[in-house]
Amino acid sequence: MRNRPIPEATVARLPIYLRSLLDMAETTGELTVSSEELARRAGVNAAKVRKDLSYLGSYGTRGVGYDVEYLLYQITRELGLTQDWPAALVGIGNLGRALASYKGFSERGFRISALFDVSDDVVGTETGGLTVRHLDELKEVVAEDNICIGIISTPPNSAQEVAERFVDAGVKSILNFAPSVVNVPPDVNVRKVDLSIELQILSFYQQRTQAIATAREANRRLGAQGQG
Amino acid sequence: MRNRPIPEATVARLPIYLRSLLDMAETTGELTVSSEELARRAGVNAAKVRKDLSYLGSYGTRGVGYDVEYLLYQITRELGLTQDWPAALVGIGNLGRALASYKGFSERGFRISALFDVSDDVVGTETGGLTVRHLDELKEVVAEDNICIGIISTPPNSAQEVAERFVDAGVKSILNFAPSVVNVPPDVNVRKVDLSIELQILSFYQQRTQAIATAREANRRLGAQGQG
DNA sequence: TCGTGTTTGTGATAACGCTCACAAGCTCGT
DNA sequence: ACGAGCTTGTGAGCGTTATCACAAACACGA
Ligand SMILES: NC(=O)c1ccc[n+]([C@@H]2O[C@H](COP(=O)([O-])OP(=O)(O)OC[C@H]3O[C@@H](n4cnc5c(N)ncnc54)[C@H](O)[C@@H]3O)[C@@H](O)[C@H]2O)c1
Ligand SMILES: NC(=O)c1ccc[n+]([C@@H]2O[C@H](COP(=O)([O-])OP(=O)(O)OC[C@H]3O[C@@H](n4cnc5c(N)ncnc54)[C@H](O)[C@@H]3O)[C@@H](O)[C@H]2O)c1
Repeated sequence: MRNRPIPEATVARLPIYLRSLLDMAETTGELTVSSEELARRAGVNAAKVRKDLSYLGSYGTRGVGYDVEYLLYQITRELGLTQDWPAALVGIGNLGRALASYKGFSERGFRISALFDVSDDVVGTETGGLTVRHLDELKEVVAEDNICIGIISTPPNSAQEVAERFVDAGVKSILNFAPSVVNVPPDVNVRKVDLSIELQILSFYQQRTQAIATAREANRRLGAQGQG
Repeated sequence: MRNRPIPEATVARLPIYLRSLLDMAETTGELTVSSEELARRAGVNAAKVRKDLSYLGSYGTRGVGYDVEYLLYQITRELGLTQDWPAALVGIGNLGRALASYKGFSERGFRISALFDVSDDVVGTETGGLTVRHLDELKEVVAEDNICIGIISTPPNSAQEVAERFVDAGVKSILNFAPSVVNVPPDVNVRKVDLSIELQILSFYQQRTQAIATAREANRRLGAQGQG
């Protein structure tokens, strides 16, 4: 079990456990946590928590639970967050500025170390303590600052181009905020954050339950009519 | 097949097809599209496209493909996007302001129709053509404007409270940008957008490939040593 | 030392999702 | 009318993920 590769679904939950544990460590004085409690805080099933954690190793104690600090360290290590990952942000518009000045990243092991844009209105301005550079400097700066992560917050029609620049510069991990599909070589990992898609998924389920409610209402009326 | 419930995984991809089709309709003059072509644009497998679309009905023509306009309409309808969904945004900070002034939502069937905050510094100010109101007015405004979707962009420690206000006001769909788990009744649908989690997942895979590279390097050196 | 109560770690199994492969069905040219 | 060439729609098989259920392991008090 120990040396099996960690399932993707588990990897996606480790950050949630990490956050729940950090929260616990700060607010409660508890030194240990049961899978039950961690599951409650993370909003998942307790068996899932145990199975997920078992992929990292047998870090729990039966009858007791998991040592909070030790588990924190293990998850941090597994996620590769013992070091700081320098990231570059391209596209310093409304969203880009919010990201650039966001303090939450550094608490979680990330540091936005360079900003890029192409517009003369933006290049040279300062945001979140960094001066915006021209996209043409990307490759150079990536090499200098050892940047590992690229973040795209340009309009969608520029996303593919920016992604290719990142790939060319040797960046292997890309987070894309633009609502467009970007194609990259198989050794590059792209994840997307798409607000509109999330809203559309909500819309689907919302509409579905409303449709059911409407149908039920219609039924009720028909029933009343039939009886009246 | 037709009346089976649509799998979650399919629902999550419908918005991507929708976008790809809109893009096609605008840029190319093609009236039809094959599953192959749509798959390429959406960045998925062609068989997956066909199976996904088959849940909506048999809207394709064998030997030809799918009628772009008709498919656009069907997906739009299925996602409930034939109507505009009014949304309320709570927490008008850096991220909230970017969201409030984002033009992309209205193109996709959403309209942010009210902004809320609790800070005196923010309440009463204007962003994206809307005046920020106090959170205490939430329930009233939700009823008046028939608001269906709640968006949370407050700090994480306020997210649960805001979610409960939304639930109390009758909102059944919530999008949460705060990095915290919110608990709601089972008839309420919460989705989260969490940038740090996405970065942490990237970190995991990045670190993994770097670790492999390092191990290979170490091996190479040991081999050289053994031979030298 | 032993029994009781608790909690982990993990096989087993069910549910879900992805991909393949191909028959069914369409268009079009002859 | 018919065959060639495409493309859809979907059953079947397989891999992944979720959940259950329980033996193994620990703490603690008598
Ligand atoms: N603002 C939001 O709340 C929001 C919400 C959801 C999605 N998005 C998406 O995020 C992206 C950015 O949104 P925004 O509101 O910040 O847009 P914006 O127009 O305010 O900013 C875009 C920035 O990208 C720069 N840019 C354009 N082409 C570029 C290129 N090739 N290389 C480098 N920089 C380039 C522009 O100069 C501009 O500064 C968009 O794709 C948008 O759809 C934004
Ligand atoms: N800014 C980013 O780029 C970014 C990135 C990732 C995640 N986030 C998350 O998004 C959320 C908002 O981030 P931000 O940078 O805009 O923060 P911010 O501090 O700039 O803004 C938060 C706003 O919420 C308001 N607020 C606080 N408590 C409230 C309450 N109970 N009800 C209503 N409003 C309340 C504050 O008055 C403030 O205006 C945070 O949870 C943050 O972690 C932000």
